[in-house]
Amino acid sequence: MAAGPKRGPGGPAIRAVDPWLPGIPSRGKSRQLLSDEERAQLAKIATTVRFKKGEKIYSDGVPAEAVFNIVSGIVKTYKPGANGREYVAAFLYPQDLFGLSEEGRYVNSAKAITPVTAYALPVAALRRRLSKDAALDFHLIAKLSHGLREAQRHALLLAQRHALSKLAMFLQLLEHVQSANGKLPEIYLPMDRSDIADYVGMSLAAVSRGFRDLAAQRFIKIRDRRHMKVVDRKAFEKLAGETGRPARARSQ
Amino acid sequence: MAAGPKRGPGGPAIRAVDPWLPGIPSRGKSRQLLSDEERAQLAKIATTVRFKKGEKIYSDGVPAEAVFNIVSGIVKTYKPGANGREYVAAFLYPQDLFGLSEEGRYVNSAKAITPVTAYALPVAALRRRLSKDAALDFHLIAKLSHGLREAQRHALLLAQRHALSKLAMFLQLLEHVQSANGKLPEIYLPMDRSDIADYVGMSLAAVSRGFRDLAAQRFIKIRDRRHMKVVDRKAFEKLAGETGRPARARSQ
DNA sequence: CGTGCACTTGACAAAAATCAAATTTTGTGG
DNA sequence: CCACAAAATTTGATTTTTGTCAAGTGCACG
Repeated sequence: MAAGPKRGPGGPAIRAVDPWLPGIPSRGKSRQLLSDEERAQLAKIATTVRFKKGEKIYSDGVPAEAVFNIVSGIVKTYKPGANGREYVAAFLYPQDLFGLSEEGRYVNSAKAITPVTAYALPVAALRRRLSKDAALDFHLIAKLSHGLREAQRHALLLAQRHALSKLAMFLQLLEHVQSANGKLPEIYLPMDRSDIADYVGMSLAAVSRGFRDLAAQRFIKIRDRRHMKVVDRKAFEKLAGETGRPARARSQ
Repeated sequence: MAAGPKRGPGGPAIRAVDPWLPGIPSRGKSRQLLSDEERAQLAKIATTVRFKKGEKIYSDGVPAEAVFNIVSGIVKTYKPGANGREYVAAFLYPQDLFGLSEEGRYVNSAKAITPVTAYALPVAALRRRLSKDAALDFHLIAKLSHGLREAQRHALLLAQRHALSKLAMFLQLLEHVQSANGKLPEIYLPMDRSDIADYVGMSLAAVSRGFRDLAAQRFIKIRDRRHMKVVDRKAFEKLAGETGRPARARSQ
C-alpha cells in the first residue's frame, strides 16, 4: 500500500471525489484531478522532501511556507490537547494535500507516521500559479470540498456515543480510502493504537477493548494488530450507522 | 442580531478569515471577501429565497441544484443519525455558504432555525462564473479553507472528554462568530437545547446540566435560555482548552 | 536473544446516558 | 389580555459506558 502514482509523468497529484455531477457517476470513487500538463506545471515549483517515520514536518502556529502533496507514506495532522493528550485531526494518504493555514500560520502540526515522500509547494509560488490557471483553482476547490466532507465525517464519527460505533466507522473510513485502487481482502491500519485513540476521541485502553469486542461479537476478524477484516458486513454497517456514505437518493 | 449587509450594493456576500497572510493582520477577525463588482455579478445569477422558522431547505441525497448564501437568519445542516437522534454538522450565519455536495447530491439536510433570507446560486450558473473569474475562485478557496478549519474545530470540540469543556468550547465558537461585528456583552444562543445537544454530541439532559454547572462554578452567568455571559474569562478559556484559537507562534 | 515499547487486560471510579417526572415557556384562540 | 395546550427545558434517580491506574504480555528491533 501507499504506492505512489502508478504511471504517467510524475509531479504533484491530487485525488478527490467530485463535488459536482461527474460525467460518469463514479460511485464514491475518487479520481486524479490534475491533468499531466498541470502536474508538470506544479512540478516546476515543487521540491521533493522526505521524512523519516515519526519525524515532525511542521508545528502549529509557525508561518506556513508550503503546502504539501504526499507521494508516498502516511501523515497525521494533530494538535496538542489540554493535558498530555493529543487530538488527531486527520490521517493523510498519497495524493492528499496538507498544510492548512489561517492567516499565514499552520493550524495543526504534522508528523510522518511512516516514511514519507512528498512535494513541498511554496505558498507564494502556488498562489501565483493559481492566479494564472483557472482549471487548477477549480481542482483545488474540488479537493477542499472533499476535505471538508471528510472533516465532517470525522466529526460524525466523534459524535457517536458508543465505542464500537466509533471504531466501526473508523474502520469504514480506512476501508474506503484504501479501496480507492480496488477491493481489499482486509483493512490495513498504518497508525498505532495511540493515534487511533486520539483520532476517535477515546482512551487507548478503550480502543484496545473495542477492537477485542468487535471481534468477540463476530463483526470483524483480527489477523494481527494492523490487519482486520470485516466478517459480518451487515451488522458492521449497521453499527457504523450506514450514514458513513451519503444516503441513496430518497424522494425526487 | 442576524442583520444583513449593513450598506453597499447588496447581493451575495461571503465572510471568512484569510488562510494566507493578510496585508494587515486581522487578529482572527473575518472579513468580507467579495468586491462590490463580484457581488453584483453574482446577484445576476442569484434568486432570493425565504424560509420560515423550522422549514426544511433541502434533504440529503437529493440532487444539489443550488448553493445558498445567507443574508439573514440562522441555518443548521444535519443528518439523521442511527436511532432517532440527529447529528448537527454546522450552524450557519449571515454571509456563510451552505449546500455542500458530493457527486451532485447534497451531503446533509438543511433547515432554517430562525426565519431565513438567502440567495440561491444555481450550481450550473455558478460554475460558469467560476470558470470566468479567477478572483472569485480565489475567494471561494478562502471560504472553503475557512469551512474546513471550522469543521476541524467542531471535531476538536467533539473529541473533548468532559461535558463542561465541550460546552465551554461551544460557547467560545458562538462568541467568536458573533464578535465579528464588535465586542459583545453576552453570547446569544439562537438554537434550542436539542440542537446544541446534537452538535456537541451529548444528551439533551447533559447539556442542560452542563450549563447549570458552568454557572454554578461561576464560569458564566445565565440571563435566560438564550443569553449567557462569560464571567471568569481565565478559567473559562482554560476549560475550553485555549486551543480553540490557533496557538501563538512558538519558536521561529 | 534480550529489552523496550506497544498493546492488552483487570479492577475500580467517574462521567454521562437513560428513563421519568416536574416546571417553565411559547404560541394560540378566545 | 388571559387561559390552555403543546413544546422546551430542567431536574432526579439509576444504569451503562468509558476513563484511569496499574499489571501483565508479546512482538519488533537491535
